[in-house]
Amino acid sequence: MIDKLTSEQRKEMERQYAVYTHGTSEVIPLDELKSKIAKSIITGRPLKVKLGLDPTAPDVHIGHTVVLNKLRQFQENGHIVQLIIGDFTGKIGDPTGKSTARVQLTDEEVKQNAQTYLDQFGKVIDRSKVELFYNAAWLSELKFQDVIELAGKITVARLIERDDFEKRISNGKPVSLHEFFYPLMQGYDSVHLESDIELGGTDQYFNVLMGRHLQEQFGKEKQVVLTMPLLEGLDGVDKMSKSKGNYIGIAEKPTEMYGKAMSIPDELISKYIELSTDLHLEEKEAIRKKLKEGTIHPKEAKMTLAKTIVRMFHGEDAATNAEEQFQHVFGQKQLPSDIEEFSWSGEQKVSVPALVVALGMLPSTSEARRMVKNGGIKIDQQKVTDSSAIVDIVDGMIVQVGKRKVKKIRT
RNA sequence: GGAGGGGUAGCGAAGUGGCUAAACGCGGCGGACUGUAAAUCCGCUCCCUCAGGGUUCGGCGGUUCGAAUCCGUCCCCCUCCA
Repeated sequence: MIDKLTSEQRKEMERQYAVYTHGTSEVIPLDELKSKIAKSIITGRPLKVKLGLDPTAPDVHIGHTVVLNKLRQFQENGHIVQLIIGDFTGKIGDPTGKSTARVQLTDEEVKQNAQTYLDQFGKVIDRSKVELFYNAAWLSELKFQDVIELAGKITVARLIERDDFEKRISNGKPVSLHEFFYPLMQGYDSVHLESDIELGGTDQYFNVLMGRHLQEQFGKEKQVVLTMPLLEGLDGVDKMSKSKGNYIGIAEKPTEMYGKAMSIPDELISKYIELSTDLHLEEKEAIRKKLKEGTIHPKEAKMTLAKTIVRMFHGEDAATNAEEQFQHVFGQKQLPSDIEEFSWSGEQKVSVPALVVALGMLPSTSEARRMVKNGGIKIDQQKVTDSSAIVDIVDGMIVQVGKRKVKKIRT
């Protein structure tokens, strides 16, 4: 295929190849990626680039953008993105491990989640070059016989190679049989859709390779697999995820985003800049170098990162503003200028715990009492020391809980 | 099918009749110090309007003045054998 290219086309192929491979964790196999690109150039048919999605957690965060950025690069060269909503697994439920009581999603909910994905993805990728699929459409059509046949295409030895299975088995933790089918189902999606390329985080390594294997078994052209590095969450320990709460959501408010970005551990600054920003390569490299040499204060680098992230999703002005707010609040320990207001309609005199709960800043008065005891509640910048203190509600009163939560009362 | 081990708070893990709302560690939260970083130190961490009360130790039932701890039964998990 490649040798049929004109030198012009060859150049174009090399150019795309360089773009796609940059920043990946692994590309399997490299040469097939080249021939896929070549084929597309010759035939004029766009490549089908697949990404599978869990139908449950529709809060898109910057961890997702690592993969999304890569998808966009494909789109920019005219290729098509296949987004697959894994609603089939949602339908059969997953009685595994922690997610014991996994909620069964209704069709309506699945659709809504898919819509949320699209809306939020739209900030990074081009929605007009996306095909959306629900895998229950074909998976629920398979007969038991088909499933057995599918299962015959893989050995148990291969399956238990997967590291999390291996780990659980050697730790004496249960692995249910149906879990073996998840990679099969995901792989079958690739067979059905005849995907050319599948993207995923490195944690998807096994699953995406399964797609390749199954396509071959079914006599189809094998997909090329691209895995992207995983972005650790704000805690710097676990991968960024909604369930861990260690994420920066792309729909969050500018000041939230900025603040969250500032709270990541120093060791992660370079990685965040590399994976989650749209800065130019040279710029990224320059910051990394300075950090390493110690010629830039980590805080400075982090501010650049924070500002960039805000800018990508909210624009230049919002980014500048978020930065100012941040310095104002945390640098000079001032109150932010745009405090959320709450119109008070309760009693004129209330106890501090009751007030804080009524404002929705803490879940229970017991919790609030504890917070007072720990010195975490301020009213009009004065630390509250008595947990049963009664305050007079005044228009414009400022209530603070911890370092981050602030509200202003309006009467 | 047989033998054995086990299910304790978000997680890990003590506790084997009252002194146990349940040690300890991790995580989480608040405070101090800072750069909303790390490290360190202090406090909080089942629920509830405080004193105090309420509900907990896989489920249900029982013994007892009193049970996470004893008995019955059911459910679930693990290991080895077949």
